[in-house]
Amino acid sequence: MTENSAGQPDTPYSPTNVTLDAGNTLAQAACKALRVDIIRGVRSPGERLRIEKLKTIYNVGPTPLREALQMLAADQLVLAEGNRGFTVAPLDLNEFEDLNRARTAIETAALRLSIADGGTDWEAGVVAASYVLKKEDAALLQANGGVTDAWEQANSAFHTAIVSACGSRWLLRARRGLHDQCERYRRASVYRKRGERDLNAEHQAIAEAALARNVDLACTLTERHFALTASLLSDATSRLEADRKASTG
Amino acid sequence: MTENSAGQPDTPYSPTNVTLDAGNTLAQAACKALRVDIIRGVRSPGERLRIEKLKTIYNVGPTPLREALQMLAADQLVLAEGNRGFTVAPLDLNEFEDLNRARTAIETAALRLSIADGGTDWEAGVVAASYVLKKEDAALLQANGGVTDAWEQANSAFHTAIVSACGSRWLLRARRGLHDQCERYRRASVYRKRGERDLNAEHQAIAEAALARNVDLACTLTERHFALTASLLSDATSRLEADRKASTG
DNA sequence: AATTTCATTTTTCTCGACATTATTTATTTT
DNA sequence: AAAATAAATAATGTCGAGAAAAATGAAATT
Repeated sequence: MTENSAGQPDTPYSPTNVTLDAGNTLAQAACKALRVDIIRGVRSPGERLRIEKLKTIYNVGPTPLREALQMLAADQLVLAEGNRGFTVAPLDLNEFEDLNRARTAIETAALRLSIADGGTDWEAGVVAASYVLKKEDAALLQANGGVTDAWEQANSAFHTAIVSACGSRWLLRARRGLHDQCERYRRASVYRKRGERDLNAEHQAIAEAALARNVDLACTLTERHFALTASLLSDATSRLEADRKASTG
Repeated sequence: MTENSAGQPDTPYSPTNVTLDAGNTLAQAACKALRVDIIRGVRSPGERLRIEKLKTIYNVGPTPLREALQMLAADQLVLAEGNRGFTVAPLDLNEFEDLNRARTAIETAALRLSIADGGTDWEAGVVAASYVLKKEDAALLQANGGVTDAWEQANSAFHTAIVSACGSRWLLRARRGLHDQCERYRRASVYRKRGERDLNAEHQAIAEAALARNVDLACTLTERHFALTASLLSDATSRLEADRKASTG
């Protein structure tokens, strides 16, 4: 298997296989599988998504595939330029600044509402997710650089739990879209200076502030938390850009 | 032409015709046309969107139509239930509370950022949009109930101008999606107690607070502005529900 | 040598017909 | 009347042909 400049395998995962659960179509199933693959980097940023190729990979006909790609294009995970086919939305670190600003704004807005409205069940959810994440944060210190699947899930679950009581599914939806995008950047990058960061401490502090109903502190900590991630990602700029150019073919 | 219980024509507009400008496909063009029609109520909430019917209305084949509908489903303007076809997303006033909460949160978040970052060009944009809206607000007082096309455009342009300097296209995108949804509710409803409301005063106050860089005031006024609209929409609950049931067929 | 023009090739998109599958409606049976 | 079965209807998926657009490459021009 080929490797990139950081010594990480190019495709750590194999394509998600398309399975249609009851009550939805092949197009929706293909969309789901492709979404996961794009977020996890199985389909790498900038990659051309030719129908003929995808047909053989996912065992789905052209019609549901095109529909799936159009849905993903609506979510900005895929780029659909007229008459030029589909490509995985490229990662652009200028764009990321913009993206991170949006996600921070929405996350803190949801956080405010959630802390104001959250009941005991919310508190319990936060405590539980915090507990799971604590272990994954510790495990991440042992890992050699890359973000793992289990950590991503625990991290995502933790932040979701904290904002879950905001009382607006629409807000949570908007938030999810931005988080999916951010996850792509996280997974594509490698934490070079991870030693300088104590993720566990950050997460625990956020959880504590939220449970103490200290709105302003929780928001401030979250903002810093996201900003810190962003600055570490920026460190990986050159590598990302270099890899992109290298894989143009 | 048939009329609903408020004496408004059921379909005040005719279907937008699908025209493909350079650089995009029929599917995208159909999506754009359908989006406009759904937002304006040309295709009414809950309406079944059968491919065969749409083919004759929009003069587009089944393939691009399905793709367009899937895109709109991703934006929650269309409901795609597996193997049961497509329907225009219904209007639900419980849902609207949720929706309005999300839009208020995102709007005020963008507002904060915009007021902090906005330069002279931003100020000029706000002043200009405010001027245009002033006239439309006045014209609305003469109109008998329903929100007009021109007012919607001016209103949308005004609120967009105010948040335009927030520095995040992703945030503006999330915001637009929610505004499109809200516009559907506004247009579907009729302002019954419009006499009790001075829209122009509200808008001018928001503009003034923003230009004076009074962040908290601008946000508070915007929140009230949205909440007031929401409460007036709630008044129209019974009519909306009744019309929906009447048109089931 | 660089650029433009034109024709060729390739890719993408759209259409329509048909097969398959799921859902709804009608009928029969218990 | 309720449940089970069968027919009708509608939605989805597959395929292949053809149209339209973009990319490619060769020849002509500057």
